[in-house]
Amino acid sequence: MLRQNRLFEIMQLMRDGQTHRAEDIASRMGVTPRTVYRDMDTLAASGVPVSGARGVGYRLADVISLPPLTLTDVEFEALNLGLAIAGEVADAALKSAALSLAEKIDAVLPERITAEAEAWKFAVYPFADTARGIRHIATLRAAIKARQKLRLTYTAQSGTVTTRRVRPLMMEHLGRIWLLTAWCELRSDFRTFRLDLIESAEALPELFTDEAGKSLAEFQAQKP
Amino acid sequence: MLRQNRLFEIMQLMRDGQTHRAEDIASRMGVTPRTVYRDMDTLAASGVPVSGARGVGYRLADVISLPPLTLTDVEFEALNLGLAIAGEVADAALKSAALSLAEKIDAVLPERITAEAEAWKFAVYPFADTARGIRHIATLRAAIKARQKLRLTYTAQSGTVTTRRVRPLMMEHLGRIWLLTAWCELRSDFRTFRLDLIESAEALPELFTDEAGKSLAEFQAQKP
DNA sequence: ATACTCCTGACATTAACCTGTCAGTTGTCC
DNA sequence: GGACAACTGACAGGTTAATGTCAGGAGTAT
Repeated sequence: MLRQNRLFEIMQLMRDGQTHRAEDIASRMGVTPRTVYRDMDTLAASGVPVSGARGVGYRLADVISLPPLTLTDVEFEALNLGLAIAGEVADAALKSAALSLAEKIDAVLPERITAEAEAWKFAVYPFADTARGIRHIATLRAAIKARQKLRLTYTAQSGTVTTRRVRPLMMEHLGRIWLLTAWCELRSDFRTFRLDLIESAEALPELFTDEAGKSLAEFQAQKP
Repeated sequence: MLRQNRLFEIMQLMRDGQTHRAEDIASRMGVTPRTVYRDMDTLAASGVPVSGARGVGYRLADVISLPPLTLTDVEFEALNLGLAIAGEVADAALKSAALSLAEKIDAVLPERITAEAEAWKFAVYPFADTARGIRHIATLRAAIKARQKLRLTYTAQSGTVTTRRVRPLMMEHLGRIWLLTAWCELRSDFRTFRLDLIESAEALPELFTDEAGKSLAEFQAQKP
């Protein structure tokens, strides 16, 4: 077994977030624990957040590995711009992730390129206070991810204000308008809400699972 | 010399955009041309845009190399979010760069992770049509980069509309307001313009170089 | 057509990397 | 304190990767 392959397989094995003993990994990979210790050193040296506690075992934070990438100047600019924007407008978790990733990239680049990236930290786009629809994004994002029901206060274009309990399924854009697709319990049907017309979005304690007639797959199957 | 180091040095050597013969690179690196051919194969296989023409030599498009990176899930999310936003709001060059970089990343990731990244293409933030100050960003960005003078039509908060010829130096944000710092020829001094109050921004054919009293470094030196 | 330079395959040799073994140390958990 | 398991260094031997050499071919520019 090639070492590179083994390092990758060790990472896949440990993605479950559980603790793994070097002994068990070793027998799985057909090597000795000493080799596993070396592999862990190598993974850690290359930035993989793997940690080992004596008497306990090894644990790996959730990670995604990107192999070497080659970017054109303008791709690099897009990358820095995108991270700067995310660092400005996203919820707290995404903000700090964008910052930490930017730092990670800075750390691996030569000085000259880092200086160029630095310039973009002062030239990002004005979004946070002028984009009417974004104030609920963090809540919506979290609810979609967690499959958590929401209570929405929604102002239809006629001016009617309603309150809805929904299963949030997906966010998307249509041209320049941004939409939340959800299963709406008031209407017992799929509904698509414009984010700029949502007055409030409150996460409820109830979670949902896919249910006949109410899932995203079914919504998408009925589209023309 | 370690091969990895040599590959990196070959890329640095070729960053000048000139054509290089394998023979010259070889003697510089202390190897044979056959090894340089192999190195070029390896660089190309890893995505470096290097091309060789028989009878001519090798040439390299401008690139920035990122070594292997390890990202947490949420960093990966921030990356995809940032690229999706940049792909939505930036000028044509940055848009296509964001897209091509996203594709590059997709290409190197296992299927499962790619599917997660795909979901974000439908869940990005609404900025383009609601952010008052951004419509000139592309022009401003290009002018700063190219050191090109601009003609601005500016509405002061009093309502007075003026036309200015400026040397654009820097964009930045102050709290939630976005600003362009420039040397203004109407006032013969540095001025800072709010982007949301710029009516129009037109690039002029004149370029500028740093001139005593008018450069960004001097503006920053006079700040308290 | 000629000069030039990239291009590729094959093989023997060289260089670099990796592994298992062994011994000893250290920290966590109960 | 004892069981457990990570941790580290050193060395001999094994494995993999890389290189130079040689031969032959192909495309560009003049």
